[in-house]
Amino acid sequence: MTIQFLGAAMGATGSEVSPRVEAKRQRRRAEILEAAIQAFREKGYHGTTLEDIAERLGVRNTALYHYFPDKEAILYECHRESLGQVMTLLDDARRHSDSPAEQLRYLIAEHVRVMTETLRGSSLAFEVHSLAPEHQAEIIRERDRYERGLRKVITAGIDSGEFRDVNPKITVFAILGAINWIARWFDPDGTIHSPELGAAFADQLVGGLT
Amino acid sequence: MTIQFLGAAMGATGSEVSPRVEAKRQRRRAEILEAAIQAFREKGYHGTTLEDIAERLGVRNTALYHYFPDKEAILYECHRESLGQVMTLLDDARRHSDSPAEQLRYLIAEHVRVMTETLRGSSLAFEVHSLAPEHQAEIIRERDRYERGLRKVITAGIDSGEFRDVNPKITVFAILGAINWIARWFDPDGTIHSPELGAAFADQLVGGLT
DNA sequence: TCAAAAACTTAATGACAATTCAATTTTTGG
DNA sequence: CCAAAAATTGAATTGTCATTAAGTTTTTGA
Repeated sequence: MTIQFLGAAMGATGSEVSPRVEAKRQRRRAEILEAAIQAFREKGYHGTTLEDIAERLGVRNTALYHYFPDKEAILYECHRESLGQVMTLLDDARRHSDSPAEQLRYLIAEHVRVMTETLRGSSLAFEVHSLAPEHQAEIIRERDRYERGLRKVITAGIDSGEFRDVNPKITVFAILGAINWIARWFDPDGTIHSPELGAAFADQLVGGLT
Repeated sequence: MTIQFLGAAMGATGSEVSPRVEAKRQRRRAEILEAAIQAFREKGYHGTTLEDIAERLGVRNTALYHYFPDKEAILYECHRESLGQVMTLLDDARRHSDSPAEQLRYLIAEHVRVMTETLRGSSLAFEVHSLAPEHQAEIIRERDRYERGLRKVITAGIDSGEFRDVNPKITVFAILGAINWIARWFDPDGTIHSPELGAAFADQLVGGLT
């Protein structure tokens, strides 16, 4: 009766279950994560009950234990999901242009898109301290990697003369603050939409560096 | 035995207790709020126990009930405190300069100062949904008033030609996001300090509007 | 079609944390 | 110094979840 949470291992050994079944399981896991992200976004991690998440899916809270060992594991996966999404942007940005200013504009606009279109990015705005110590360390390490990537773009821009001599650390905090805050006010049914928002943020936040 | 929470009413009838005693009580209330703000900032509202708050003050959690009727009341007062602090900035800014750009720079720098020097401002970054419905409505109404005040400065700047034709709503969200995010990363013992941070934010966020 | 696997359910369990209550200690002001 | 008020405490209460256990229903694939 022990459930193995193959999905969590990502590199699933997969020899035990048919790919069809495994794929279905993964889809369901994704649905749970999406419901969880929405709930966490609205009420915070501690303020959200498993009931809240299950309700959005039309099941009982205990059903979730078939997919995740506990509540913290759900939060952990939300963070991994978000980090995975934005982390790829760093490489994309390098391919997108050679100009640091253009790279930064791209990164901001795409990060905003990830935050709004798929709510996938919003976990970055969640409280990290709710994670178990080991998970917390891992997520913080990854998040730092992302922040370092952004700072590198800023530094490159300063070196190339595209940006004035700003403090990269502070600059990145301002950018991430503006973006992460989106999770607090954005309404998918509202009048503001991703492309407009991304462009506006890029204009303001990058424009202020020249 | 019923405790009256005179402090909460602010317009205390005060005829029952000596001013000396009342003043002491207010000081203690302030201490509790400060401890609570720090705890909430680190663990979030639901993630913080009354024990956490009491511990910082060297008392038992039940002692807090002498000053606040319940946990939610503490959060409520934190929000009121923060809003009170930043709300006065709107008037200060008008007195400070006639130029919208200068007003906005002032507002950003001062808001940053309030966030970092006294942690008083950080409650604005707390989750509003944890408040009781009536309190939530009041706080949101006040917060909206602050946001409107900021938008008015942006609009004035556009009209005066100091700013380009940006979307005031988005612009204010970016500014408040950057500032509120400070609560998540700022370390009072770190290398970044208020004046530098305030100036850097003002440069980047206002500079991007011209 | 049918047995095994998977998905989900209902009914406990147990912990924790907010709150209440009934003292006890400390402070205040005459 | 002393009685009343204020501050605090320890013990008891309670409700809310997360989690576990033990079925039941649904899906899968041969």
